[in-house]
Amino acid sequence: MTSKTNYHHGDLRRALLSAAEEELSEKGVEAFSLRGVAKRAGVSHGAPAHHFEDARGLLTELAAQGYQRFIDAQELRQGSSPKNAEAQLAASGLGYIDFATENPALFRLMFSSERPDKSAAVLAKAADSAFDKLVTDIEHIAQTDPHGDQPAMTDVMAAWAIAHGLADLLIGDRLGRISFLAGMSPEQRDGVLSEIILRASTVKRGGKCHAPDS
Amino acid sequence: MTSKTNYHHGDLRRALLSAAEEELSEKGVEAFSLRGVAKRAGVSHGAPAHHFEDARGLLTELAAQGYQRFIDAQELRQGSSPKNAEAQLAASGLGYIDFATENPALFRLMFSSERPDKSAAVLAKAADSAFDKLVTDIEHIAQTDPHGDQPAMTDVMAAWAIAHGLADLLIGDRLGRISFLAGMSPEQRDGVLSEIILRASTVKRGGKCHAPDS
DNA sequence: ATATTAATCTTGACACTGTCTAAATTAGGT
DNA sequence: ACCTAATTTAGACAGTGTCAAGATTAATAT
Repeated sequence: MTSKTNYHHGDLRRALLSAAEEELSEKGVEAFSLRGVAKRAGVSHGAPAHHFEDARGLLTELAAQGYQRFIDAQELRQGSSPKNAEAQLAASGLGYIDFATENPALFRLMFSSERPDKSAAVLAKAADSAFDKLVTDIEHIAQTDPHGDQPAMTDVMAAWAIAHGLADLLIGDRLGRISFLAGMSPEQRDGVLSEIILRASTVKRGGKCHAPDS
Repeated sequence: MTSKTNYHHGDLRRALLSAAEEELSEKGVEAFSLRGVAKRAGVSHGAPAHHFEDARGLLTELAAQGYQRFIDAQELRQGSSPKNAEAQLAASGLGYIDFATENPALFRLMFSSERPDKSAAVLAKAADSAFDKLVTDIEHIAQTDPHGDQPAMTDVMAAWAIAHGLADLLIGDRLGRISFLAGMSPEQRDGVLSEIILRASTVKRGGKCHAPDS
């Protein structure tokens, strides 16, 4: 329903957001340009101001949307995984990594950039949802609410750190020197990653330990 | 030995590098400005071009230097830690985290930015040194050269990921909702972090496992 | 010593960026 | 049909990185 005339695009806010995502994934966070977004949307460079206070505002909104899709990616993996708590945690971690590798620039915007306004309500709320999801996953494994249970909360921290670390190193091409990864099928790769992810959770793992050497 | 006249600073290359580090830690990677660096060094905006091809070139050099100090931070921790392989690995991880929290912007430049030229020889070499150090640490634990030993190389990956994940989440203020960390002494915090770091390595850990739930 | 060359630094220009303001255009409510 | 409010354009401004041309100094050769 785009009118033939330039004025009153009708759905510019949405158009700007999707143009911004294009710009983001093509140029990366650091080369992201608001004027570039306007060009993509076929609109003048001043137009975005009426829908977003700032470039910062647009990026904040984009990051917030990202968190929803971030959760979706985790739940997608969990949907096609065994329903025991451990497999679900591993799946969540794989979804974390999926999201990062499929949307590296957006991931960087969400986790490694200071351009979005983390104190903005939309973004803070979205990020909290993602954190809450992780807490719930651990709660299912540890059978305790991590709030007020330090060992369980430590598991939250560890699980988050290992998934995040893997994801961030992968999109930074830092794992190139770990050669055996390259020649692997996706399933094999997921197997290795799952095994690593599960190392971080301490409960329900007695039988999986290696014997002490000798 | 700065001459009284403006011309021929004498040691401008070094001065630019240290001005650049100031600019970097004050403004962050994303707001880093080459003209700002020139101002800090008390020199005109065109001067840096004679010592660095680019803004990119300057940032590449800065990142490369960063890796040396990154290794130093790890070795500093290792120097004041028990000399068994496990404690040394934990210390290395704590040093990794020290470096990140003490130089967040530089850490971001090294690991999460596309501004430095990763294919430049200086930077690639420096980054390789850091990786090699990690491989050696794991070699001491696993008693095998991880090159050609997939389980040991998986340990490398896991150890790296967990330290990197913790560091990156910490400097991104992502662990604010893990409240018990806030009220801790540095030593207690290090204890928690060490414990998490060691979860990632699979060898020599038989005795440390929790019992499987009844 | 003096002249010539090379290195260093300054200055001004260019295209680009984000944001601000004023003007033009259109939509909606009366 | 009109008036108001919302939307978009267009132009200006200060800031950015980089390029080219000049000014200044250091190093070298004669």
